[in-house]
This record gives sequence, C-alpha cells and structure tokens, in this order.
Amino acid sequence: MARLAGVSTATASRVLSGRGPASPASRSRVARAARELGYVPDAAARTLAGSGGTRVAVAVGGRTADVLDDPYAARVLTAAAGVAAAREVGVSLHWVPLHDPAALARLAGQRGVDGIVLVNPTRAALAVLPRSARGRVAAIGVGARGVPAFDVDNGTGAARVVGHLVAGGRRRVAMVTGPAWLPCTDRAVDAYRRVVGEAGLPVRAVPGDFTAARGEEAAAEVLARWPDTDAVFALGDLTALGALAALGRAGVDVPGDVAVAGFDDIAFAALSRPTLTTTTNPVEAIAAGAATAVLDRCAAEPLTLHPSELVLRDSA
Amino acid sequence: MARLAGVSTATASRVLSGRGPASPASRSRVARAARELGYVPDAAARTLAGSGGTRVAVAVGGRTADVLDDPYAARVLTAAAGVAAAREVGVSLHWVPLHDPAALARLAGQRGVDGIVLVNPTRAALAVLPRSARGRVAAIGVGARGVPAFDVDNGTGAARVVGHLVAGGRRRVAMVTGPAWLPCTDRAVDAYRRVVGEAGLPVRAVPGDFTAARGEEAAAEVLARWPDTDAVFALGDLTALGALAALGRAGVDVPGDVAVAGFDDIAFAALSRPTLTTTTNPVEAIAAGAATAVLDRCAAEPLTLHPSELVLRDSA
DNA sequence: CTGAAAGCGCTAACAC
DNA sequence: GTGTTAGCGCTTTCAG
Repeated sequence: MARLAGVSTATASRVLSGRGPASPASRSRVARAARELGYVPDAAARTLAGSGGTRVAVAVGGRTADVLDDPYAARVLTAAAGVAAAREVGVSLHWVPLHDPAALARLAGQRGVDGIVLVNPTRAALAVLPRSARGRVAAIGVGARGVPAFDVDNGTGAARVVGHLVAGGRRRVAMVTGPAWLPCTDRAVDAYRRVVGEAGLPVRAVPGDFTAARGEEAAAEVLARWPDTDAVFALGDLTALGALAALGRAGVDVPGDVAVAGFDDIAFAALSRPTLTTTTNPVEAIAAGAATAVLDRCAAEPLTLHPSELVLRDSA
Repeated sequence: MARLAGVSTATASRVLSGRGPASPASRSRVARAARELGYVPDAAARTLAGSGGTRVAVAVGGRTADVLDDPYAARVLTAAAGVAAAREVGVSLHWVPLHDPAALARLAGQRGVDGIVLVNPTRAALAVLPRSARGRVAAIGVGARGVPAFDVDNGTGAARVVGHLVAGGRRRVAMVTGPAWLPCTDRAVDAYRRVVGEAGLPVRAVPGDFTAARGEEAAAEVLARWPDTDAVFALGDLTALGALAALGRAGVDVPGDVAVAGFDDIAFAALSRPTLTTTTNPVEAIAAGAATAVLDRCAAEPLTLHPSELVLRDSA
C-alpha cells in the first residue's frame, strides 16, 4: 500500500485523485511512493466507493446501429482500449441513436462508466449531457461547453485536396459530403465551397454517409446530374473507393476522364487500382487524446485539431 | 435489491452466481425477482469481493506489438465489446509476445480481468495459463484442455477455394500461408496440400503474415521461384489484395495469367480491381461466441467451427 | 440448506 | 491540512 510510505489513506487518496487539500510536503511523498510501488489505483474499488468507474464508453452517434460496424468506430475503440489498458480499465462500445440522444445520458449514468468518448456527436446529444458528466466526456468531432473536442483538421485537409485538383486543371469538381446531421464535417464542406468558389468553379455537392456503397451510388448520381464532372472528392476513403469501383465498371478512365480523391488514407488507399490520392487522418492519435482527456480528467483545450497531410497517388 | 423479493443476500448471491447450494424453491424465487427487476450484478462490487472482474481482456499473440493494429484484432475487440456491454463490463486489448508467453499469466492475474479471449494463441501460451484461469479463457484458434476454441472452418474453406481453382483449370497453384508459429492455420495448409496432392499437382507454399505488404512480396517471390504459377491462394484477403496489387503493377493479367483468391471476405474484396474471389470468415460471430463463453463461464464444446462459404468474384 | 457478519480497496464526510 | 470512520454491493466464511 502506498499508504505505508508516508501518510494516511485519506491523504493518499486526496493527492492521487487530485481532489481536496494537501500540503506540498505530503503531496510529493505520496507521489514518490506511488511511483516506486508502481501503484495503479483499483478501478473497481474506486467505482464502488462512488467515484470513478471501470471503463470508458465509446459512444457512436448515427441513424442506425450499423455505425458500430464502421471500421472507423473499431479504430477509435482500439486506440481507446490501448490508453485504458495502461490504467487497468476497459472500454465499451455503444450506439447513440440520432432519434434518441437521451441514450447518452443513460449511458453517463451507468455505474461502471468512468467517462465517455463521443464519436460523431450531434449538438442535440451534447445538449442532453447531465452535469454529472462534466469533465469526463470528450468528443471526436464537435464539442460543447465542458466537452473538449478532438478532431482532424478536415478544413485544411479538404482545402489541400481540392486545391490540388484545381491546380491539376480540374474545373468541375464534385464533392461527396458526410451525412447532413454531422456537424463536424461542415469544416470540410465549407473549405470545398471556398476553394472552388475562389477559383470561379461551380459547387457540386451530394450527400454521403462514409460507406463504400454510398460512394458507388454517389458517383453514378454525380455523372448523371453533371456529365462534365472531371473530379470527385469524397469525404472518406471508403466512399472514394466505392466511387472508384463504380467509375471503373462504368468504363470511365480514372484519372484520365475523372480524378478521384478521398479523405483518411486508410490502408487500402494504397492498394486500389488506381491507387487513391487522399489526405491523412490520424484517428488513433485523436482517439488516444480523447481517451486520455477523459481518463485523466485534464482540462483540455476546447478543440484540438490534428493536421491532415496530402498523400498523392495515381487517382488524382 | 433482488434481495427484497425473497431471501437473504447470501442466498441470492449463491443462486445468481451458480455456486453453492440452494433449494429449488429459493432458486426459482430469486430467478424470478431478478428477471422482474432487470437485475444486472454490479461488476465492480463483484470484483472487489474477490470474484469476477470488470472487463474481458482480448489478448493477441504475435511477434511484435503491431498485431494490435491488425484490423482483425479490431474486429474481435469490437464484437467482444458488444457482448460485454450487455453485461455492463468492458473489454481491453493486449499483446502477448511470442517470446514471452508468461505475459498471459500476468494478465490472467490482474484483478479487474474477468476473462480472456485469446487471439492467435500458441501452444506455449496455452501451457502457461494458471489453473485460476480455468473456465474463464476461450481461444480463437486452437484451444487446450479447459480452453474451448472457436474458429472458422478454414480447412473446408481452403479446400473449397483450391478445389475451385483446380476445377477452373489451374495446374500450378501456389499458397501464401499464415505465420509458421500459428497452429490454427495448419488446417488450411493441410487442406491445400491434400487438394493439390489429390489432383496430382505440385505443392508451392510460401510463408505469409496476413499483411498486405507481405502479400506484395510473396507474389513476387512465387513468380520468381516458379514462373509458371497460374494461381495464388493467400490465407487472408489483406495478403491476397497485396498480391493483386503487385501482380497488377508487374503487368500480370489477373485472372488471365494468374488467378488470385483470398480468405476472409473483408469489405474491400468487393472493391478491388479485379474484385477478389474469397471465402467468408464470420469473425464477429466467432468472437461473440468466445466472449460469451468467457463471460457466462459456460462449458463450451472443445472446438466450435463456423462455416466458411466460397464467394466467387472476378479474380479467380 | 440458509442467514448473519466480515471484509474487498477506495472515497467522502466528518472531526481534529 | 490531516487522520478517523463509515460505507459502496457483492461474495464468502461460519454458525445455525
């Protein structure tokens, strides 16, 4: 017990949890003892005593429970699990239905839930968060007062992609966006509008949902509606890869007739034919940041943006 | 409290945990009360009291920690998380180094660890499991006494793939296997040997590691060593997709010159060019079965095999 | 077979 | 500021 190396259990608890008063003297003694013993507080006991919890919940917003099958959710979960494992706590995965944001509040009320990492949060979901959840929720996407957000800088990333397409001579650049209900994709769509606008080019946006299936549909839709389109920028490599496949089947030459670019730089972007030009999304780093903020209760910046770097390949 | 609806806390505990004696009378009363109240035992309290735990650990064997980045591990983790969430417990992700199987024993000893789902276990790792772990460990791959195994029927799956290649007129079928240290892939390799053997064809096997990068190398290796190869069967779609990309770059026509087939039927198998012929691997169902066995402490069959179905596409 | 009682490791009042 | 004390919800001896 860390207690043997100094003071009483109460004092030790106070300094380790950061709450309550403690003199610098005992503060440092406890810290040293804890370090020497490699002390990790028992999450179960902490939970039982009324504070803390034994797992961080990864809550994914979406219209249907399918969002849990998205590889994106799996990557977030995996990264969060890595951070959690070091503190001997677990993670769990939950769906927050678009039509029932209160599911989030219920989740936050569960005993074992230490904190929540929100994926694809809507403002409605953020609004129903009980004050008891303050300080133990972080969002990947948009945040709110008391809910720090971590995300990729998709505005800059999108601007770079579209800038590259335009610089390469493309004049009819269409974009397959994210779902309309997802506010964190606005930055990317705005960037697209701005860049094509500044170049005096038309705005051609169709909604997407990050899936490959939707990418296939969207590509057909774009070509039907605007036959002279010479570039497609999809928010999400899955969607871009779907578009690539559909264009290939339709006999459209990529990048000859139409350039295609994605967003995320997933592993398959380097394996498709043609290989996919895209921009990076350090999901694991972002998720780890969010999980750390939740677990350590540290007051993070309201919004931490991770850079997105252009990756030029053959498709654009 | 379920207790109010009948007997004393001790008796309730006895019937709910299944341990200890209890009369049929109180047994049914407690069961009914629990059902009515929608009672879920508090994992934290259980842990603190010395039994149970607050998370199921997913432990992945491998030479390096990279195995945790494999999408396969993420799928298992996600599926396990789904099962765990219903019981209000979490999951965590761990690497069991090939050179240090004792890491598994340490993991099993951790307080909060309710049970372990072993992914890609070696016999050495299974051998060091402490008896205290008995009944709360399940394997995805090969099992052992007291460790039920859940896996895809990769023997039958591989036989079907190779059978299809041979039936299609391929006479020089090479296989990219799994890592040599992974015993659960033996069934697939044996099936390959058997099918080509029975057809009087040569055995051409090169080792793989399930990665796309290795698939690219392996394809080059196979063609360098046996230039007349007319089909490549890779254990794992990632590897097959890597091979596909490498062959495409080398100007080899697929499936004209060389047929390519994979194993797993991941989402990208339908998006590559050409689309990939493969065979299914219901990873989520398998992982859910393993997680359920661990959490419910139910005596599962020593080996539960899930069927693998051939998916014919353009590459073979 | 069943109930009463003692903790598991920690936090949160409450005195000092 | 710090120590003492009473539980958190469960399992588990130990008597009945």
